[in-house]
Amino acid sequence: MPRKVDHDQRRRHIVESLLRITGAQGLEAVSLREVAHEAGVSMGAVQHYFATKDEMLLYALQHWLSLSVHDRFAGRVRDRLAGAPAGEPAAMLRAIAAEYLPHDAAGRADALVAVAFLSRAAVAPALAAALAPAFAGFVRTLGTVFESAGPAIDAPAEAQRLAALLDGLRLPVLAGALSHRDALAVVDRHLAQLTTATAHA
Amino acid sequence: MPRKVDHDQRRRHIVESLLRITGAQGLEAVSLREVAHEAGVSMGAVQHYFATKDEMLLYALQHWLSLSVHDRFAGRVRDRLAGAPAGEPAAMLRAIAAEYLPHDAAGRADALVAVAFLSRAAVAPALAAALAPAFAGFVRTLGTVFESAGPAIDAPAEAQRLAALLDGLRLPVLAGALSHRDALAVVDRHLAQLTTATAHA
DNA sequence: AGTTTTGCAATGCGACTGCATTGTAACCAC
DNA sequence: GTGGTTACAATGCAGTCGCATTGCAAAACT
Repeated sequence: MPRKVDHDQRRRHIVESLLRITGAQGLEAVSLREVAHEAGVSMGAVQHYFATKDEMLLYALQHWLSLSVHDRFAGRVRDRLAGAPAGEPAAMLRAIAAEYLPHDAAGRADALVAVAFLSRAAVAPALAAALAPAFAGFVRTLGTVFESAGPAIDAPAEAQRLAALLDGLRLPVLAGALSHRDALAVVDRHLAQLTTATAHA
Repeated sequence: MPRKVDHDQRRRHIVESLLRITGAQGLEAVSLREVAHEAGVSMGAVQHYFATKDEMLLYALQHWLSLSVHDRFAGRVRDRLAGAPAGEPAAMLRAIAAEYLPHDAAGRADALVAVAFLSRAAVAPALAAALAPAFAGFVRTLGTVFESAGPAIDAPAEAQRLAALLDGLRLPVLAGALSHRDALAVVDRHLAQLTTATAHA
């Protein structure tokens, strides 16, 4: 066996360049040559690791989901909760929301990547299939937090509602039509009203 | 002056073809040739009416906003309310929501057009600028409905919250991850909880 | 009737697309 | 060192892209 290179690491390196381009200029700016250039490799190398562009896109999405969601997102939420009393559901949800809504350059890029793939998934079933479990997982995560808030709350339903709300807030924030602060205020109202309503239920 | 043709009508005819393509295959399937073919005209004709593709896209978005939102959407909501008691806020909001969430072929296409332009607006300021007032108008419309529900409700805030919720529900419905019925159930819960919470405020 | 202006159709251009092919250098097994 | 396999690099190719140019027919204006 020849030339020891870590196959998976190279693939990751390439799609991370792809994601960087997508996060800055959208998916329509992604071409094989552009990706190769951004990755600092030749086009032949890119083709060596990905047979087609679609395969590369799919791998990029999968990699982004694990990388962005599992690693970065969870870590940032944890950081945000560092000072708060552990296990407080409302604080956790707020932290998740604050992190979900883009507020810095990295968050903006991530959100841009998300909407780019989301909208393409609407016409590319392969991407939709890859995206579906990730979305379901996010809702489930929210659900477990709601569960810890007590049995008075319909956890699955509230998780779905909050997830939708966050998703709907993300784009206005991204477009600058809504500030991060204002969007978070909507979430705060939402969470506050939720506990009020259930307290009287 | 020569050759009597309705300039604006031709432009509309062309961008409607563009919107048909977008509603079926997304914005990335839109090219000058494809639009010309779909419109049943030559490429020269398309260029005669639009100097650049960007100009055509912008005009298409503006046309779609007036056509889809003002004409079709408002009309459909009115149809939905035909049998209901006039001026009942909850019923109106529910009708708007039911219509906003895609449930038939036309609604799906419209939603697809929306997400396509939305995601492109994230990297194309001209489109974002055209989209912003339309979104604000939708929120304002919701706001007036909430206002008619009585002073106990913070109308602007609730309008924003409902708009975000609907926006966040649209994509999962479009992707098939959520049925129209389930999504509407989320909205119903939302509206129900809203009146419950304010009743005790 | 002739001139001018508009509405296209046809064609072409350079850039770029994804993808295929070919060449070559590096590495390992023998 | 020879053969085989992997990792690329270079280049080519057919197709498509947005856009520019040109040409001509039809209709108003003079």
